[in-house]
Amino acid sequence: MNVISDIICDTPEPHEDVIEKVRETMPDDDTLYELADLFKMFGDSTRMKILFVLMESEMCVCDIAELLSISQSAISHQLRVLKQAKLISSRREGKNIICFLADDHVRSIIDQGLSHVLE
Amino acid sequence: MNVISDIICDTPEPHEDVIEKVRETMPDDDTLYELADLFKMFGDSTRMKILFVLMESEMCVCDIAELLSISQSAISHQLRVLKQAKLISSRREGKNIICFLADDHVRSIIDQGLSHVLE
DNA sequence: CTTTCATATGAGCAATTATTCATATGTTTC
DNA sequence: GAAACATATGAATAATTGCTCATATGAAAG
Repeated sequence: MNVISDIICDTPEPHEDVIEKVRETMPDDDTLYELADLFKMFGDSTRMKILFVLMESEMCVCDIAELLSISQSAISHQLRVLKQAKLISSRREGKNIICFLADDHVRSIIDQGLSHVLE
Repeated sequence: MNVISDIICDTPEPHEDVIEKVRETMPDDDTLYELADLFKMFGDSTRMKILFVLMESEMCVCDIAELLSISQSAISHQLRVLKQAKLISSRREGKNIICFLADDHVRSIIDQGLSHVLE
């Protein structure tokens, strides 16, 4: 006996209960979009590199750019995106803007991803 | 005393040690791209919905499409992407193709993301 | 207050991507 | 084998996105 549901196709038996269960446990649409938007932040290698750097140490913008060999402008644009997502934050220190992780979930999310990729 | 490094900008003191530490702990480029590609899978709401459904129960393609009110073609295209990423797998059962999660990391990654979004 | 340094920002462009539409493939049923 | 059904796929399109280049902002140093 399988657990396949029958909504529109001719599977042996209908399983409205499974459908109902799925419908109930699905987060609402807003949450789903928020969730996808969050993961979008990790879905670009430049942002991923920035986050890896900041996982080790807070750092000013130009040092991040230099360390990663990516243009200052590109870094700045991505930092803005990451700030909007509230994953990083910054403070001024003299002429420099120091960036740092604003959320501990960043570490655990990346770690989960890493353990998938590295196995 | 701060931990800010000095690569190209005029911060009080050079911190080559921090730079070195970051350079050492950064995964190689291939891993970084793989990691970003993995998270890209979670960065689209359609794929996120599909994964949520499959976290509850395996299900055939047309039921997923019906349940999510997304066209069969769109679902099929995204299923292909998810299969290529080895996040889901499928088997034939009569006329239907049954899809199911192929990786337990999916759950833990999404859970980490959810706990960020829901707080 | 002018210059310099660090960062931000906007426009423009190229690349990527998610969807739709039409159609192909493959399985079952009659 | 023909018809019906479930799924896959390719081309075309629209939207999103990440980068570059030029320039603006804003703090600091002289």
